[in-house]
Amino acid sequence: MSTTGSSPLKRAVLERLARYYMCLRDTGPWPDAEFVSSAQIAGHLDMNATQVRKDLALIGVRGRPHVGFSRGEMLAAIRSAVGLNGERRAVVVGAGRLGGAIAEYSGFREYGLRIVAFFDSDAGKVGSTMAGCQVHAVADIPRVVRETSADLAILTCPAEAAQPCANALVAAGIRAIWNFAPAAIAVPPAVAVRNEHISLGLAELLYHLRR
Amino acid sequence: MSTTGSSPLKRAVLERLARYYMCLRDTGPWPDAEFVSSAQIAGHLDMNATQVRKDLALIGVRGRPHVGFSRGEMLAAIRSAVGLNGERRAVVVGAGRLGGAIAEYSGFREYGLRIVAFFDSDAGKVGSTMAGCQVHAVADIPRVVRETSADLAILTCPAEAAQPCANALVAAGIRAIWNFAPAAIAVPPAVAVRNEHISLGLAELLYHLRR
DNA sequence: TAGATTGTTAATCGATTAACAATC
DNA sequence: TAGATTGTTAATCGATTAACAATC
Repeated sequence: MSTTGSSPLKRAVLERLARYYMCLRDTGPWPDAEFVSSAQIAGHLDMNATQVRKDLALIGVRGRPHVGFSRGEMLAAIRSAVGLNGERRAVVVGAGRLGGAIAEYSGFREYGLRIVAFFDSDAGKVGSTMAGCQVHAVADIPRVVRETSADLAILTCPAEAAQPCANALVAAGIRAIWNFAPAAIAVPPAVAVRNEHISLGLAELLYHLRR
Repeated sequence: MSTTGSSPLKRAVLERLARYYMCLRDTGPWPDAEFVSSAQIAGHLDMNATQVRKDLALIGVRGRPHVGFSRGEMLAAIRSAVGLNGERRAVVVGAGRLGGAIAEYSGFREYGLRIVAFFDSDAGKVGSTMAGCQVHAVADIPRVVRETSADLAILTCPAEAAQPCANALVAAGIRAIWNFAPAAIAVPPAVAVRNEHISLGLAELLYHLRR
C-alpha cells in the first residue's frame, strides 16, 4: 500500500476513486458482496472496466481472476490513498445559510471531516452557536485556527471578502481551502484550493435547455 | 452565430466558455477594455492561448490580428452559445438551509435563472414563504410546475427523497435537474442531470492534506 | 513599416479502450 | 474442466500545444 516513489494521483483519478468508494459502501448496490468485479463497477457507473482495473492497480489493489476484487480491500485502499483515514478539522468562514447547510451535512463525517468553528464579520452573529460550534469574529482567525489546529477552511462568505479571508487563513496555517464564494481566490502554491464555481455547472444545464 | 449543423459543445468546452465569460464581464480584470487578446485571457486563467482561440472559433467569434477579440462580441457569443439569454424558471425541492442559500444567491440572475417556487415534504413549512416564493407540498409538483412553466429543478432534499422527487419532476415536464442531494439520480435520456456530488471535491482537498 | 495577434495546420501528448495471455 | 476475470500490452482516440503564414 506504500506509495513511495509513485507519482501523485491526478485529479481525474481521484474523482473516479471517490466514485468507486461511494458505490462500494454498505449503502451501495452490493451491500453484502465480498467480491465485486471491475465489470460490475463499470456497469453501475457507466464506464469502461479496463479503466476501473487500471485505477485500482494504481493504488495497489490486486484482484483475483475468476472472482473479482475484495470489496473491503478496495474500500480500505481508497480510504488510504485518498486520505480519508485521519480526522481533519475544518473551520467555516461565513455563518450564513450556506455555511450552516454545509456544516449540517452529515456525510462529511464519513470522510473524517469535523467542523470545529465558524467565523463571521457580522458582530450580531459573533458569540452565537451554529451546528454546535461557536461563531467567532473574522479578526480571531489566527487565534482560533491555532487553538483548534484546523487544517482545512470552507469559504462561504461574500465574493469581496473571499480573498482577504483566504489571506488570513493561509497566514494562520490553513493548508487547504474549499471555496464556495463566487470569486476565484489566489493562494501560495503549497496551499490547495478548490474553487467550486457553482455557475459552471449551471452553464451546462442551461446549454441543454437551449436546444 | 448560427450553430446549425455543428456538433454539440462538449462539457469541457462549456466549462471553459463559462470561465471566459466570468473574467470578461465588467467585474473582471479588464472592465474598460474594448478588445482583449487570447494571450491575456489565457494568462489570467493559467491556460494556453491557442486553446482560447480554438474555443472562440467554435462559437463563431472572429478576432482581429494585431488587436485581439472584441470583449462585447465574446460576451454576446458566449451568452448565445451557452444559452444564458432566455429567462429560465426553476423550482427548488427542499426548503431547508441549502435550498434557501441557493435561492438567495443573486449571481443566478445574471444567467437568466429565476427561482419561482419551493417544495417541501414538511407540512409545517408548506404555505410559508422563502426567498419571496411560496413553499408547496411535494404532492403539488405536477400542478405548480405546469402553472409556473418551470423547466429546471434544483434538488436539495435528503438522499432518500431524491429519486422519487426526480421522477415526479420529470413526469411534470421538467427538462433539467440540478441535483445537490447526496445520491445520484437516474432520469430518461432526454432530461439533463447534473449530480453535484459535493464529496468528490472534498476528496481532492483531503488528498492534498494527506501528503 | 515593424511588430503583434489571429487562424489553422501539423505534431505531440495523454487518456481511453480493445485485445488477449495468464490465472483460478 | 470450462468459463470468468484479472493484469498488461498495444492500438486508438481525442485533446492540447507548437509552429507559422496571413493579417492589420
